[in-house]
Amino acid sequence: MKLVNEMEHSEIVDTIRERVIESVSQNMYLYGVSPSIGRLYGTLFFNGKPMTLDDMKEELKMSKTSMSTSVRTLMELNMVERVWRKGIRKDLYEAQGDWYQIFTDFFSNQWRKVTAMNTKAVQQSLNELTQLMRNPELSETERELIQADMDKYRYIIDYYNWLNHLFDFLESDELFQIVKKKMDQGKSEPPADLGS
Amino acid sequence: MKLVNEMEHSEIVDTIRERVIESVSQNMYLYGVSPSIGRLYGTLFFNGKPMTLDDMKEELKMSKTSMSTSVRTLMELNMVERVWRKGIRKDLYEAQGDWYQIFTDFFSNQWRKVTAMNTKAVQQSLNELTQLMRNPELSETERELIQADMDKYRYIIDYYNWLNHLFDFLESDELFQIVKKKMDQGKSEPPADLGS
DNA sequence: TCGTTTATACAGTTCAAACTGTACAAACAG
DNA sequence: CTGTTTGTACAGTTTGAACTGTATAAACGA
Repeated sequence: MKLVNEMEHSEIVDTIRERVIESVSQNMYLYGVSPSIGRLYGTLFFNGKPMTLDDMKEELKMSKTSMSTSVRTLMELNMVERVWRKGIRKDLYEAQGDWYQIFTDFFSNQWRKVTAMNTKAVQQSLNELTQLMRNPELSETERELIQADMDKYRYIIDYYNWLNHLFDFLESDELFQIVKKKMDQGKSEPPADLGS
Repeated sequence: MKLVNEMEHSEIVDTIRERVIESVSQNMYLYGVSPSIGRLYGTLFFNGKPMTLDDMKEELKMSKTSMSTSVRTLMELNMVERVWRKGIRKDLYEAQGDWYQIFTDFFSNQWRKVTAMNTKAVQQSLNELTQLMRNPELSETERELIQADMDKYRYIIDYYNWLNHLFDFLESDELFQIVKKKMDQGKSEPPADLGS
């Protein structure tokens, strides 16, 4: 009496799939999203076909409002796209399946926003200190104190500048290829042509 | 009557500094830490000298317990180090000042943990489906369904593998140098030797 | 040994994020 | 135009994270 026969095959596949979805979603907090939103992305990713808000609500047993807001969040992160199918009035959503693209977009959207804002604030502060340094009444110890801060501000600006160039590199597809090449080099086999 | 004279110079410097700390801390949520913890890091970074829990408590007007737990969080992220000074009984903490290192460590610590756990879960699922595919009773449509999931699992494993190689690259210092070089190329001036 | 100082464990409180149900607005069918 | 369907704004509730004060453990000095 094999247990496997007592359960529908599709049920087994579903159980396995849910474990993966859970795993993916639990760790999607690195993208700054809640586990529920992660689970929604996983569901969309494995469903293959686009889903309506009602499909999601049904699948995850959650409110339609939650589905609406969650899917918006995912769209802002470029992880989900709205698609159109003729004859269907409801909005349809589909998972963006290219995880390399998602990774890249994340840095472009979130990190660049941060570096831009911070650079601006630090640059502003640097200007103000430069202005202050023109004051001839400053004692030598005061000058040194201000200089220490200015050095730090310059360091921060350099750092954010470096980050932005890293993101350029990441987006350029060049980095993708270099890492791919390094993966192949890591293998012990010579790069024999084994067909696509 | 110049306003600048009505305020101590050090006060002005402090005000400017606080703006920068606020800016840095507000955006440190990308590392998954709360604004308060970010502010603590910023305070330590600009203070230069190591601080005790009581110093921090005084500076940020928060409870000593918060300082204790926050500083632990920062240490786990390799953003703060405990240091020793002879003659001082209290624990001293100092900001890790190398932001490139912090960036790199973040991926090593957080992202690698995630990729390792997920890869394991997905590999397990892949094995189970492989096992299931041996069942001769499966219909053709069932096989196709399972195959679709298996393809996705393989894709995920490839992706995490690629990420890990990217992190290797990042840690190797090689990527750091390449991006540095690209920054210089971006400048319009030829690479004339302008001294250190 | 005892008294003192410092860091943290723990329980309680506060506050913000996540989620739900309802009520409304926009789009469409007739 | 009226009735229907779909998505979202909003208010209320629940849950968990952040923070505090107190109590305790660990380290040290005498």
